Amino acid sequence: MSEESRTPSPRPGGRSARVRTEVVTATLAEVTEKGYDGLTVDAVAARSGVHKATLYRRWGGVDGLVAEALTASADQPWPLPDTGDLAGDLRLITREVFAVFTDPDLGPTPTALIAAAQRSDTGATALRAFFTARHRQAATVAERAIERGELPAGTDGAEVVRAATAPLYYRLFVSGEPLDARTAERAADAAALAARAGLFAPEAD
Amino acid sequence: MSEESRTPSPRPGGRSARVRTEVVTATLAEVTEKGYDGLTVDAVAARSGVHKATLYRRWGGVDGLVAEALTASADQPWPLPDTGDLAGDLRLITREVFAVFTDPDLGPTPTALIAAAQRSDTGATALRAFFTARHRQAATVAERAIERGELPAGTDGAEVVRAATAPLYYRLFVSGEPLDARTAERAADAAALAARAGLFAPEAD
DNA sequence: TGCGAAACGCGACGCGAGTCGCATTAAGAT
DNA sequence: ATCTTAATGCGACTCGCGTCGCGTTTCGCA
Repeated sequence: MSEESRTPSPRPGGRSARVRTEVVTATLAEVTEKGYDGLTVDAVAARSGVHKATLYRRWGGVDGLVAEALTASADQPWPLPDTGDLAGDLRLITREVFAVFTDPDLGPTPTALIAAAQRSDTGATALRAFFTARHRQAATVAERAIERGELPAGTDGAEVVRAATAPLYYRLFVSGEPLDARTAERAADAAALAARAGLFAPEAD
Repeated sequence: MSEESRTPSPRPGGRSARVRTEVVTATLAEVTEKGYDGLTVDAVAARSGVHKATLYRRWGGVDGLVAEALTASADQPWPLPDTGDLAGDLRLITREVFAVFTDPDLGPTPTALIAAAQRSDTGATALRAFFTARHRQAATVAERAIERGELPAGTDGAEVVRAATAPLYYRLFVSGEPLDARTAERAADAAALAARAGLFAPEAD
């Protein structure tokens, strides 16, 4: 949402829009094939047909390209489970995260994007926005649990989702320890348990 | 400890050992001052007095330097709390993590090291060994809780520690969302709750 | 104490990322 | 339809990372 609205510059329509689309597509393809360390501005320029100088002028370098790709990816919807049970929903969410990042076809792209985004301020900002949007979407499962009376009112749904998925991301991107389906389930169950105990409601002081 | 023992190569003692020490010191100093993106082999060479070509020959580049520094840091002991209560111990651990990484003086070094290690296989291996050692040490608080009867026998102590600290690392290095002391406490309490419920014991199927 | 070899110092080179000034295209307004 | 100018295309240039060949030091050993 709001891709064209944030345009204080005099002339953002027309050719520029097409260039942007081409560049985003090329960046995603390159980062998927080569990984982040193999991602070069020259390669994106060659694949997209956009001149190298233009890429540096508009995006400043590899960082900006990744941030642009991340922003474009943030808007895409995410399938949310609805099993009628909080623990069940959280298990499906963690299982989905587990499946995506360990899949040899799907995994490299988001993995490279996340790793790349940590290296620059622009990328970090885009990544943060990306996860904030994801959490906001996924918080729905907690809100439904509140309506069912499964969770206390005032529970921070996004925080519940974070608690469930954090152990997965922690292993994937920080400690580097192996991740299996068993761990994913355990993380979901632990988050559901803590949420039911009211740990993620503000009055639980 | 054990710096000279792991030497299968023909001639690792003497001058090489001194060079290694100088390089590790210089690498840590550089990465603290400039961050990872500002870390160059030339700077380490200039600061350590070791020639650039030697650094490339022995460590292969920036990745190897960071891995060496990480390995050297992994052996250092970590102060463990002992409050007589699992939740209290975990709170102090998460508070310690929170304090270290948000401190403007202490934070940059481990932050840069972790970010750097994610970019190469050698760094990732060293980082994984680092965290495995940390978890092994910190698991003591869970083992003491088992002895007190606070946790079921067979509880995976390292997993309890991971569950407590994961939300912190997740925010710091993945999502980039802000981290505060309140969140640190909540993560510790949630982990303690799940551990008491037996979620981290193998027979809890 | 003297010898062979491994490790290091040294300087020059190749190569690719990133920048700059100018020409060209096309978007938006009249 | 035409004009203004923002946006892009274009190629040459600079600069720093990483490498290579050779001379020198010093470690390990007899």
